[in-house]
Amino acid sequence: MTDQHCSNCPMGRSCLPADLDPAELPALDTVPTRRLRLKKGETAYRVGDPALAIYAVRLGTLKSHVVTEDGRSQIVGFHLQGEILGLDSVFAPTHPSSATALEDTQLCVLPVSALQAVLPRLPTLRRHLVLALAQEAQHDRAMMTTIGLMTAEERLVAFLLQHSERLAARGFAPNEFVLRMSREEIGSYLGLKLETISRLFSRLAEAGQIEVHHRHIRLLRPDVLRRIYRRSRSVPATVRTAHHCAAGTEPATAVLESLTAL
Amino acid sequence: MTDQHCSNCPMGRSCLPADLDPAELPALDTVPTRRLRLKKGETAYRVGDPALAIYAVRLGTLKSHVVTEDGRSQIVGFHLQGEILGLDSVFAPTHPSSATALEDTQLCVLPVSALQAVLPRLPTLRRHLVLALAQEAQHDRAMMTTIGLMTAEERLVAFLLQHSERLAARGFAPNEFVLRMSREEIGSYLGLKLETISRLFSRLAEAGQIEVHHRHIRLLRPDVLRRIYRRSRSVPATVRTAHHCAAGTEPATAVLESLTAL
DNA sequence: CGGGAAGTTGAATATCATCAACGGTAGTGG
DNA sequence: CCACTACCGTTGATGATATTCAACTTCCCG
Repeated sequence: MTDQHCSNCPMGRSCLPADLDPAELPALDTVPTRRLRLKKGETAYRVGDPALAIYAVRLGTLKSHVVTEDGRSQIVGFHLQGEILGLDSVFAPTHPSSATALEDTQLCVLPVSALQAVLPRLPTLRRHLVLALAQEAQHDRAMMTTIGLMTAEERLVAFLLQHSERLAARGFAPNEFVLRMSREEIGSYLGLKLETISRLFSRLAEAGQIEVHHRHIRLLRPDVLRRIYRRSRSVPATVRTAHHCAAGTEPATAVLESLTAL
Repeated sequence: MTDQHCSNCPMGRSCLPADLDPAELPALDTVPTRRLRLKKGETAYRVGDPALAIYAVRLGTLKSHVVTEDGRSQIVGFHLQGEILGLDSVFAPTHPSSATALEDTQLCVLPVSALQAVLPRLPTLRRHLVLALAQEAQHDRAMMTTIGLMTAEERLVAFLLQHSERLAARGFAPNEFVLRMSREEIGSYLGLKLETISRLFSRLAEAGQIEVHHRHIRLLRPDVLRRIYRRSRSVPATVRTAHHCAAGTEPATAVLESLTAL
């Protein structure tokens, strides 16, 4: 829980500053970025906690999840290195979901009060956050149709491809990776049971489309997988990932601009 | 398609101005609100259309829906009188869904260009729109867990209660109403087939919890229904409806404020 | 090295989808 | 205004997909 600054952060540009105008770095450093270290299974916040900060994932992976009154639970999102956490509280006074580390994880805490003070001087940071918000909204919409419209196999394929793309955007190999989450967690995310996920992995492997060793996945026929995915998905991706959207490019959209305009 | 103004609109305060500071009405009237009349089945916009305007439902009901490449389709939202339409394009240059009238419908067109010009002088309108956006994001998140976590019966109960609440917020009877959508459309919205909806209506009626005559629904045991709903839902409602949130009340949230602040 | 969690696989089951037939309603045009 | 028709809705029988229950294996973590 040490106080540090983004410009001397060893993660360098893989995190928040990735999108920023270098000229704004000094201003970014005026935000006191408290570090939060979580061991596997620990939470950054829980449902109902007052939403006082948002978080940047410095290292590690987390899940956002909700629980019903009678104990059913669902994972509503996974958060990888460099992503923003806690934005689902933008429109609410308290966090609508809990955030739990899937492995040992380090977060940078961005207190809302500090953001409020500094965002006017950091247009590219604001842009980055708004983009992240856009992605989250789009993700929820996409998941809604993924769960509502797709078969179990299609859902798992969609999950693998999305995961692959997110890793690729961070510079990792797209066709070979180690999952940070259990079968149960994947199932919870996709509205399926862990046994179903296990069977589907076996089935896809037997069909020669993937290779599975525990949590180590290799996509052998990404083209075939992508065809399955494309047939069944509804909303073509429109919002670019933050990493693809360099500072100063086209405005998110006119509607958004008019809402956030002075 | 006549040009008119909000202050002499016969809908009066049931529509956009409901939340507004009366002092801002004259400024609101500088927005040219073109009228759009749709017959049942006609669309206000389709997937991929450039997002040039948002819409207020003056009269009638619409559905937002998406389609997959291989023809499956899902309804992602219904829009009642007084609600805002087209906000799902906030973060995208084109509409990610189509909007189709379920009955003869009248919309007020709010061109983005006009909004951009007038929003700085209409803080309560901007607030209204941002709240509408918040509700939509919350709705998508809730639907995601509704479809992922709930049984068919729970989903239908959730739908009926939500519908009831939305009608009540508009001053209609909460426990007796006429659905504007078919069984198939309800099913599409809930990730179920029309036969399943039909059977569930019959089953709930036989259990004495509702009364069904075609599309006329009466909730006989709203308390029982609400218990089913509460047990199975994950995210407690936090964002108030626009109608409940009078102008000048507490800020939406600190996070939001910091993002939209100058 | 031991114990517990995670994963796999099989068999039985449940839930919802599909296929099919039929009745009713509302909307259309004569 | 009535009759016709197309769509909507209901219900039953059958079937597919994913769940549940259960036994067993493997892998980590301590």
